Amino acid sequence: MGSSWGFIEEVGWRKGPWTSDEDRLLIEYVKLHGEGRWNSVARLTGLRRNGKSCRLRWVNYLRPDLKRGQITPHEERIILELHARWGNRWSTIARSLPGRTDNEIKNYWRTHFKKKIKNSSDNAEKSRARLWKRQQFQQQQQQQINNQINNQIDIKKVMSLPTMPQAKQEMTILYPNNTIDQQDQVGFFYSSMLNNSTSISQSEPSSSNEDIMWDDLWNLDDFYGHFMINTTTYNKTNTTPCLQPMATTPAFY
DNA sequence: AAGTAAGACAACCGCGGTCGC
DNA sequence: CGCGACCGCGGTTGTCTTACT
Repeated sequence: MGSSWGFIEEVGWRKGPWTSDEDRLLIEYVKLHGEGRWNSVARLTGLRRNGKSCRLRWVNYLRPDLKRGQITPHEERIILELHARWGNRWSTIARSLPGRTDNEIKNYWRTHFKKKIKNSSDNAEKSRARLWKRQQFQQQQQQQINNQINNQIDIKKVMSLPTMPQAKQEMTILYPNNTIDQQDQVGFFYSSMLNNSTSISQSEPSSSNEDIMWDDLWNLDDFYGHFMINTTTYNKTNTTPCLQPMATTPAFY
């Protein structure tokens, strides 16, 4: 390991950044022989680069029809739309953007959009965590209540049930792996990007709405949680707690 | 001014498909 | 049909530059 680029030679092949002399040799080769047969470049020009490296250099950097400069907002929108349709099929996307290479588009995507999707993903992940916490809590609570009913527990134990805020802090975050298809999040991302009327490059994925939604559900859940506890009523004649577990699961499950 | 983190981009690598022998 | 050479693709890595502390 530790092979920094530069003048690394492996089995005679040079690696790392191309020099202007190497570029010139490759350009001359293509002028004379055309594109292709990259493995013969070294033999015919004396260039100590393997065919793969030559092809890559030509396709991504030296080709005369390459468009240089920043990706335009229009191109950006095309990339977004085509990525939504094709996924990571960079060469397919590149065919719709004359002068742009798959490598360029791929790099552009990774630096400009990937992190935004990740953020969106992270938010969705957090949402899942919250959902899972809710479910765990309710299951726990339901279990406790059922046990209490079944075992005819005394009221002291009921009164020591944790309140929701405590539960929120104490509960371990456990949630299943990828219960929601990641594509859902990606789709959410695309629509938020494409529907944004302002410049795409400046827009942020509107994950906050999702967050707000889940936070609202959390609050709703708080309500249900407390409702369950607070509906602990007492049979006045009996002094034993009369628990009324929720008959149905809230609709949002 | 120096150190560091993040961004941008060029290049490499592995793998699978195609083609000619 | 099998095999090797070649090619193209997508993922990943390394380096350079810029922004920030």
